[in-house]
Amino acid sequence: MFSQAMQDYLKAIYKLQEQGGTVSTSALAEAMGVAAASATGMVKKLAGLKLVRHHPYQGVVLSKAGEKMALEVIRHHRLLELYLAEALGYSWDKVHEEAERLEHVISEEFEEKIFQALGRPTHDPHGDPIPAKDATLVVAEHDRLSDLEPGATGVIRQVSDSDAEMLRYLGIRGLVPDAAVEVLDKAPFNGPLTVKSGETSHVLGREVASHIRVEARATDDA
Amino acid sequence: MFSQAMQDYLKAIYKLQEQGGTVSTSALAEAMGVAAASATGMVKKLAGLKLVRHHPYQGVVLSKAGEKMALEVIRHHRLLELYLAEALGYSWDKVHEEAERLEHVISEEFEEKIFQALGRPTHDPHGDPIPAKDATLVVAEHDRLSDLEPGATGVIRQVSDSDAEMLRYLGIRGLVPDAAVEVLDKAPFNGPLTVKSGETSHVLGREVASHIRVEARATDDA
DNA sequence: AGATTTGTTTAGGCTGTCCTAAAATATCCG
DNA sequence: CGGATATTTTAGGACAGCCTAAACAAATCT
Ligand SMILES: [Mn+2]
Ligand SMILES: [Mn+2]
Ligand SMILES: [Mn+2]
Ligand SMILES: [Mn+2]
Repeated sequence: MFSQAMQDYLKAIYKLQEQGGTVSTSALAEAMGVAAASATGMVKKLAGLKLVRHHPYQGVVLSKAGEKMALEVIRHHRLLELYLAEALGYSWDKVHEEAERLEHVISEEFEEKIFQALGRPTHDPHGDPIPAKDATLVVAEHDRLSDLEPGATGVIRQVSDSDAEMLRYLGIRGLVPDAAVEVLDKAPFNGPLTVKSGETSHVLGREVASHIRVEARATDDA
Repeated sequence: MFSQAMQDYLKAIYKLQEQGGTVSTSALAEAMGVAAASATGMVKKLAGLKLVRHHPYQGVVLSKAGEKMALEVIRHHRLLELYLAEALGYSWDKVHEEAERLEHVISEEFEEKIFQALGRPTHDPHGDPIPAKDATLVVAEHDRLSDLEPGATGVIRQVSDSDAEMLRYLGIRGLVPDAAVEVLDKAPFNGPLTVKSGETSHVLGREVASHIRVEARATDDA
């Protein structure tokens, strides 16, 4: 099988690729928290195994096989996150860390068992889609809450899971996937947004708002 | 923290110690599936960390700290085995392998969550006691089924979890912890035992019977 | 274009865990 | 007891994954 390190690199390449074509070694090194030279080394190894294509000094791209591996790991990760939240009562800001370690060691049987126990879910607690067993992933592009204009309404579909602190902040305020929101105000000069959710309204900085993806309802400015 | 390899060595030393005083490096190597030289190397490292005491050419013993570490890992292992069986519907012959990998990566929070979800259990699916959080272990010595004489009755308390094949064999026949058994016959020359459990009687070889621990009820030969 | 800055790769090392082969020690047995 | 045998340790290496420093290539600026 592939080592934990290799799995993590493939996952990181996948995520960087999502945000823009080929991936530079320095971006990869940054994401993995290692020196650039270490990333180059691993990339060469992965290229030898045909999991990525490496064009020296240009960047890396996952091969079909590499992408499949990456999605397999991501499937484990997201199923685990959901399982930890639903079955074990983890708060959604803690699931990521635990899933990060578990994703590499669970068997296919474990994966299948929790998949069934959860009722064949399609999204993790942060709204990210769970890749199917055949490494198929349905990506839905939603608007950043920070891009909506005052008056716009919609439903939160996804929240970036990169910052536990932020997740806690948003969780307390009920700003979680499936919550309905309405933009009341948007201050100029990159100022904060005032957002109503349920009966309460919240003032959110642009930065935070940009990490929330919303499915906008067509504004009826009748 | 301690590496996975170190944890596995400590656990192996613990189990070998249970069966008889100090542990030889070759026994340890055998248990770990590594060359004798590798075991010596790890023992020296563990000794440097005061987790074991090593008397060259004589053997190893766990220190108090080493025993604590070992029991911590064993607690993880047994809680996981029980959780996999109870919560995820694993068959009892498959839990060991999965727990073997998970035991090293779960957090203390995960441990606590499954401990509570299981209702603070005291024994794993094979009847082995689960060490308490403070690394306390209540060991109960029971008789081997193979040592009982015809007419003896009792309750199965523990089954060796070392052989998945055997667990499947016994599971099918209902010879699991808490099952009541009665020895009907014991053939001479290390021959098989005939054991009644429920309405059925089973013929078990000595080898298998020696892996089943029974709490004998006082025979009333009135 | 040529020079400088920035990003990437190569070279050489370190650590952890494993290996085989050789040396050291303990045990066993006549 | 003393030599043969079995066990254990030491020596020397491999491999994975990381590091820093130096060499190299690409992009950028003048
Ligand atoms: Mn899988
Ligand atoms: Mn997530
Ligand atoms: Mn623990
Ligand atoms: Mn067990």
